[in-house]
Amino acid sequence: MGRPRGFDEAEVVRAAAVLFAGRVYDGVSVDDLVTHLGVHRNSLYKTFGSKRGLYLAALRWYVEHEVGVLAATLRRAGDFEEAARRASDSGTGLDFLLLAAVERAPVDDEVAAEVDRALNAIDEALGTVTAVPQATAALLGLRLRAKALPDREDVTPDSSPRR
Amino acid sequence: MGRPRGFDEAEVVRAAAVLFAGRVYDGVSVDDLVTHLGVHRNSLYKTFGSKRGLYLAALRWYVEHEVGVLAATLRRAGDFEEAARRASDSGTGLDFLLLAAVERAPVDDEVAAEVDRALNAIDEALGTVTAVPQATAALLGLRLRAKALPDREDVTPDSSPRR
DNA sequence: ACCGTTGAGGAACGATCGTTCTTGACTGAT
DNA sequence: ATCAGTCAAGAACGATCGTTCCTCAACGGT
Repeated sequence: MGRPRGFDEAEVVRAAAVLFAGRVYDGVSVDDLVTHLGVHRNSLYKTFGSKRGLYLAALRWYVEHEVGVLAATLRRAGDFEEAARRASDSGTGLDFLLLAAVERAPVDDEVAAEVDRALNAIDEALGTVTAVPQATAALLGLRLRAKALPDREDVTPDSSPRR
Repeated sequence: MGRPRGFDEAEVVRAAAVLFAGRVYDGVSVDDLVTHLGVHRNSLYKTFGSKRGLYLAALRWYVEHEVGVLAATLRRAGDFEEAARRASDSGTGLDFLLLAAVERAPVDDEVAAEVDRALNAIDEALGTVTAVPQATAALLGLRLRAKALPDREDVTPDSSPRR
């Protein structure tokens, strides 16, 4: 019964994760989501309840899939150096986690729980590889630094802030 | 000439740094600033030009003062362990830097420049203390983790998000 | 004593936010 | 063929955003 959906829910969640990995929660508007995700405003609220609901769904998908893949990759590294290199090469592999940890986890317990899961997964993966204590922290710090201060040869032509 | 100011500019900048260290840039409204800083809306725009102007002033004050103090503290530590402990004890000592690096530096070159200054200062301070490579990254990662996942015995009664 | 200048006070602006409502198109089952 | 139920399309809502404007009070210089 009813009209069939014109969008793939899993694909919407995945695309949302990409958006939320690139900008702060408040920096991604519902208009942005509607435009880039190929899902209608109404369907978004029907399916996920709210912007936060979609954010949580995206975060959970990310922790379950992307972080799992990253952890497997790290496990295959020989030492911390190589693990760090692999983590950098994974591109946006840690970005969603970074943003969620810094800006949402402190004010949203459910986000904090997902962040906890992700960090534990990385801890466990790195534990099999290196004896360096706080290896996960170092990995996060490295990615943070790379994001904040990329080699600024270009001037990032697009995607200016909204206000 | 003219009516004398009813606020202390340095004090306003310092208080703004505290606010911006606690919440995301978009999470601190101009209303919040006006209410908590004891400066009038008009004076804020007259003195700092914009919300971003005040943010930059606060960040510069923070990098120059708080980070400098933190660096001196770190230099007095015996090894990385102790440096990490001192950094944690410094409370909000790294929080503003964390937020600025993750959420503003990627989209604001002037913020990125200040973040660079701060990171270099910490690098230099830690270099005199430990041979651990990426010590600064590890320090940031540790603080990030502590912020995201504090020992959640209490439920943080106040300061809920605005929307 | 007056005037030029500056800050305080607070209303008001247009834009954008997240969310909801209204309308109509499409579907499977009766 | 009809009807209940779901989704698409997009206008519209009140709230809040950063910023500006207008008016008056408080000062220094003449």
